[in-house]
Amino acid sequence: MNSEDRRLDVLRAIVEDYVATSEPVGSRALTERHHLGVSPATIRNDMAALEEAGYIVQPHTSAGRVPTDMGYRRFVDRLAEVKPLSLAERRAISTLLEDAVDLDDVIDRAVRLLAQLTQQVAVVQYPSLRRSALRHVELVPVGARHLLVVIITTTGRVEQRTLETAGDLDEALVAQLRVRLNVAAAGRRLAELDSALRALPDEFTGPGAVLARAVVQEVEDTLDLDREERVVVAGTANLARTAGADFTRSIGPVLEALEEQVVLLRLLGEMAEDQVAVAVRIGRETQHEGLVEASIVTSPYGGQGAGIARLGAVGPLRMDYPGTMAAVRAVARYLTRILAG
Amino acid sequence: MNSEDRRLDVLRAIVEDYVATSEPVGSRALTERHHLGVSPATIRNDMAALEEAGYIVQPHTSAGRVPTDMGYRRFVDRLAEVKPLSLAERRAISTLLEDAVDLDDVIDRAVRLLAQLTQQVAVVQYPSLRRSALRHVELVPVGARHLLVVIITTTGRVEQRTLETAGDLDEALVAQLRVRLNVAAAGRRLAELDSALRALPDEFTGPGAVLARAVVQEVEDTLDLDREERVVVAGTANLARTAGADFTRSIGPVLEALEEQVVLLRLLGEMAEDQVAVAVRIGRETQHEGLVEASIVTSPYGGQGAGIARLGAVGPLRMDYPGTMAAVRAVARYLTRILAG
DNA sequence: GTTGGCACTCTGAGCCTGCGAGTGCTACCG
DNA sequence: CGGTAGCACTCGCAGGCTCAGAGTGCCAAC
Repeated sequence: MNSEDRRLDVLRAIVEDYVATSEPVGSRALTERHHLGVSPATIRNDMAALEEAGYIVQPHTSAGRVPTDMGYRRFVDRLAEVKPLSLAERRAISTLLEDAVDLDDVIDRAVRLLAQLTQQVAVVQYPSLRRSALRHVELVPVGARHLLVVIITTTGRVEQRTLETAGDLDEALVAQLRVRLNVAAAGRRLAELDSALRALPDEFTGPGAVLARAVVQEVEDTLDLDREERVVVAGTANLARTAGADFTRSIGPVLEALEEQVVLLRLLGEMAEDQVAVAVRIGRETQHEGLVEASIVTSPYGGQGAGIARLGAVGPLRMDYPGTMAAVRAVARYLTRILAG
Repeated sequence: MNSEDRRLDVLRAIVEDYVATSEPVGSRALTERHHLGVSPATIRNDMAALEEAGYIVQPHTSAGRVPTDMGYRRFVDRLAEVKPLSLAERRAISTLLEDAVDLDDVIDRAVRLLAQLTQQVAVVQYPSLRRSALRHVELVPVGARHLLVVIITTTGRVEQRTLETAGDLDEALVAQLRVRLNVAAAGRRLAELDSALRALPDEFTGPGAVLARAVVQEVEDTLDLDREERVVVAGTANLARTAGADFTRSIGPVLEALEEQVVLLRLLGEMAEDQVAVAVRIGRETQHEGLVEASIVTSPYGGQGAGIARLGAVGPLRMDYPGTMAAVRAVARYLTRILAG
């Protein structure tokens, strides 16, 4: 066996043992738990080399080694393949998700399920509007001077806004506007909406034009890319379980990050650019202060007409990466299938 | 001064000091920090009596006293009045909430605000549908065999469900059904809907009756009291701050309870029966395993046409009750005002 | 390149001890 | 009879100390 290969095997063994026991792992323990075919002394030499290369560190002089962020990264990159879930697990995912009654319910079930499977914090982003198309816009007068604008997308998502009008509403005008709006906008991707709607107000005159402009503005505002996206979170209690061991300070910063939609959305957005099926960010790679002691594993889901978004799991650096990656991938696949059906 | 009164003053002082320092408070410290007008020896006698009565305990023989659940309860019940917030705080609440664009936004802002003000976990229940009225039902054909049912209430809340139809949809029939449905249902309280809608399908014949029955069923299902309610949570990171001191085991059970809508809804429902402006549940009074080391302070908000619901704050037993109660009450009032306007 | 041996380092558990906070009791005072 | 002062007593906790055990690095030998 190539000695370079063995070193990576040693790294793999260290990561696995450390993940399992959460204690620094020494050379003797390694030879006992894995059959590497060499003696502890040899392992020690390899460990010295791995430490030199920055993959592992010792917390103090006479302790075993612990993987660094870089070590985990190497470990993850070197995983040949993600092991599949058991048949029973896959079946459970499938039936659970199929029983959902609407989009909200699907997402809710998916996020809980993922938290359960990974024993970590699960996050699921709502299907993005950016790639989905508009199905219908509904205008509902509310009292004399308020207009409720309801926007329905091909993903079954519904957004609403209330609009205060300058003058009293004319029912006939509203009806006309509704028709024109739907003719102009229905079936359009949201990204194209801007140009499709721009000319619309010009078709009306006087108060009609004012109203039309206001409604168009409102539709665009509602679909504004910043506001369109939402992430739901579940399983935060899983963080508390290993709190002392895995988070030196407190889980506070992690909880804060998870509550900030903006942070999660940025992170998910960045991970979308990785162009791999299951993306992983480890420790500082998250580029977020509160998440330096955490890792996140995500996968895209959806696609086709259903819009595209990501879901994933957040946990400690010392995470079961293969298992988490498998679960994330599996839930993403089933969710994609459900949304397409 | 009556000696019974003094004992309660002593209790109050113990609670205040313990909340401030999180350390058991002794007789000497009490006389120094509060001007009770008596010597430590007298305090000791009072403490012995308070301990006898079950209001306080000592963690171990030679330590100060700590309030029991019962002690906190007595303390809270005896608070003559809730101190108001500062003008600046009230103004901040007011302007923050007024800038909200829709119901979701109002609730979102309110829950974050409350978490911020109390430095605890804030919970806000969506305005209940039970007392609100139906404003409009919209039917939107989606493809040939799916019908999207959108239900809009007077509180501005929007619920939706997708319905799969037996045969292909007839646009004219849908339009007719929409009109009839709105005539029959609009303005009705949700509790009365059942009787208002029951006769509706009989007005139609053949496939129309089938469709009408399905739609009515769907409307009723959607508004089914179990599904109608939702609670949003913010500020969980505040739990982590004092984790070690205030939660002997871990904050895990608390986080679990907060993620379970069912638990929160039951608790809020029970607290609604207390018939007081600001209700408090302390430790075991929550009747929930995971919350034995937590307290919750809630207040109703809304009312009139806006539906009625509760909001509140969850924190450790060792909580600033007066401050939390003031903040909860203030946010409830402003929220009520915003929703009515 | 691998291995066995060995001296060395360092942490963490366990034990001890003295300090200080806080109590309860008793005798005394107004 | 309630309040006070003094005092002996209890007990947790911080700090210091030791010791065993785990783990390392290095060196000489294979």
